[in-house]
Amino acid sequence: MKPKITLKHIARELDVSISTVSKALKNSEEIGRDTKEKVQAFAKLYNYKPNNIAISLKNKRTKNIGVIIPDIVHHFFTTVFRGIEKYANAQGYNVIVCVSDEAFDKEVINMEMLANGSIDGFIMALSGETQQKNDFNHLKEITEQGIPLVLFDRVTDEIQCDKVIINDMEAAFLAVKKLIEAGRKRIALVTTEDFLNVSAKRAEGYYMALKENGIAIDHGLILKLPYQMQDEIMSEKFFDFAKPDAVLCVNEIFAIKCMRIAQKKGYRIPEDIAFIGFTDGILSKYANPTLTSVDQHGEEMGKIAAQMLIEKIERDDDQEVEEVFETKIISATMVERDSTPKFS
Amino acid sequence: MKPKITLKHIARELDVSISTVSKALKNSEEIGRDTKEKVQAFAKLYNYKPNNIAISLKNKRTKNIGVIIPDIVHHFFTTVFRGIEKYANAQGYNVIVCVSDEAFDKEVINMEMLANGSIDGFIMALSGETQQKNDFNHLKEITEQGIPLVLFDRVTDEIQCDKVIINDMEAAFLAVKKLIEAGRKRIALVTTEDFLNVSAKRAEGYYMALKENGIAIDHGLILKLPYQMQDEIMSEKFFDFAKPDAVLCVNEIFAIKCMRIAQKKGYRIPEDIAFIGFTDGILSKYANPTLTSVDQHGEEMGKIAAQMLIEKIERDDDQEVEEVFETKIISATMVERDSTPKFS
DNA sequence: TATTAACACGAAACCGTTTTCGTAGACCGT
DNA sequence: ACGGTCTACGAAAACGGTTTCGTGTTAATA
Repeated sequence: MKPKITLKHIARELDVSISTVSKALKNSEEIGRDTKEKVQAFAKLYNYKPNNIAISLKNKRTKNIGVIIPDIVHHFFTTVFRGIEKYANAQGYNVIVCVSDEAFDKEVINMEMLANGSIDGFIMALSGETQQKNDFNHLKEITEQGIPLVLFDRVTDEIQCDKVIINDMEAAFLAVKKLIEAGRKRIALVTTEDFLNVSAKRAEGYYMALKENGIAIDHGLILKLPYQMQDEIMSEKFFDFAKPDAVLCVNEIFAIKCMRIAQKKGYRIPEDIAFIGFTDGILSKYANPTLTSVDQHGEEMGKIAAQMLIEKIERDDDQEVEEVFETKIISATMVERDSTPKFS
Repeated sequence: MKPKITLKHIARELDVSISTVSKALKNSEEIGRDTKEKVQAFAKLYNYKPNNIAISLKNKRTKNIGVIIPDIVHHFFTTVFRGIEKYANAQGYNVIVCVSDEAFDKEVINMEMLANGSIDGFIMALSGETQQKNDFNHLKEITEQGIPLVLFDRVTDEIQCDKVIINDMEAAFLAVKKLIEAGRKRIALVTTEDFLNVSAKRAEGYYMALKENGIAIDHGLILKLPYQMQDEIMSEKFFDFAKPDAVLCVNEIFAIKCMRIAQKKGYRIPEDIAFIGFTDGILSKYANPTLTSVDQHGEEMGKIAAQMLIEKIERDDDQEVEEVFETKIISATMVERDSTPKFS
């Protein structure tokens, strides 16, 4: 076993001072040719690499960014994560992930763990419980300490910070509009409970599209499912009573489940019922029939979040310009597949 | 903005020494009641939290573990990751993830970035390219430096370290055996190219089951697809020529794709063709028909990997017992669904 | 020859902790 | 009054770097 070598070791071995070694390795003008070469050769030979921790302590910069997401076994979040990781890595940053499990307490604990020097900034999507409780003190603390924060997807107006979201409302609006234009009359909405910010926005788009086309809102056509939905019966009844000819679902899983139920009941897709889901994930692509869905461009979202964060981190060092926060909006796009009739 | 407070600040403010503050906060016997109370009250008031980086430097322990996986938008890997993260977090560790993207160079670079003090140990699954090149010098370096390493799923015999895998061969063997017992004669195997360790093992189990049941191996029944398979044509032809009555696929996606093709060709599932996939992920559950598949128990795997790693990390501190490495084998189990006939 | 500038390097502070060791003062006993 | 023992605290080193500043040596200049 050969443990890591330090500046001190090199200095002792070569009979020079630590400062000289440090400077020689950074090719400082201050050091003579011979000494530099000697030191550099020695360092290469013993594969010297500076200790990240020591450097972090000195510069007060860790080159780590903290990512807190509600769930990791989740297509959208991992897609965003990939965007973050790619960009961050390219800029020399590492990513520390914590999973809040949709729980407020875990979110708080994780943030506190990381906020004590482990990271230079946060990227996060709020947990369901946090949105429900509407308690954002932990975020407030972070920003007050001057730690940069970027919120994505699951955001809140209560906190002043950079954000990146998609135009959920507009995307839902357009999806429903397409269905209306295709002649569908009884368009259902399958959504989660209201406290999830994004679901609310999507519902809003749904309402708007109906309204704009003079269709009355029929609450019998709206199904709210618990987030961890296993409730087959509820959905089955819904189909029997509502008899929709099109369904907009706020996520993939709901869409797939509903398609199964519709198929079981003998409806043809998309002739009798059309389906559109949100989140263009792996399920949409491989479903049978393949599912038309709204692509949230997760990777792009992650990349932009990382970009905004790193820019803020690196600007913080320089000077103290007064804070200005941005909210970037990514345009969702609809991926047409076989669960809808061909739109014009 | 109120920046982080340090021991030095408290010491200056309360007119005591830094050492006194440090000890007082740890409730040391050495410090008098009054002083302790004074210091603790002040610390609470200003929400003092020790700086992780400084502590890491001092103890030479970061309480971070590095996880390197080939892909993050991948059901199995994220499932393992969840297991790792849960256990690690419970033990006070944070997780730094790097994605190798199946590329050798990225794997090496990521390891080197993290190995310089950022983490106390690694958990990883080898990238495809690494397995192909059979070059494990980066792993060797790590272990020689005394950094604990746990390999999972995609492992190699070349490196002496802890490992956790599933009994791929046996699982494939049992799956094929079930198919044989159900009367299937022409059992196909759809796999990746050989260099992926796990695929090779699964193929081996397939061979063994055939052999044991006196069925000759028909290479016309074996289809090897490139890892990022988009090659519909290849698979279509395969079905026409091979005319299998059962198919074992080494992953979910292959299975779903093959099911689609079979359905398109008018086969009934499972009456005409049965399908079994590996990786019991979200696709298996929501496919149509639902897919019988081999559950690799990713979360359990991650938990065990984290357990082994942390144990090694914390034992390393204590004494220098001679190294002993374990390979834990997790039993895969088959989840029966609708793509296979009912097994007895 | 004396002055000075350039060169090449070392000492030391610093980042924020922890921890060992030393010691001033109070108190005890004789 | 003196030696000894606690008690309660501070000084300083250490972790592994970076960086500022000082300085001895040499060579160039007046």
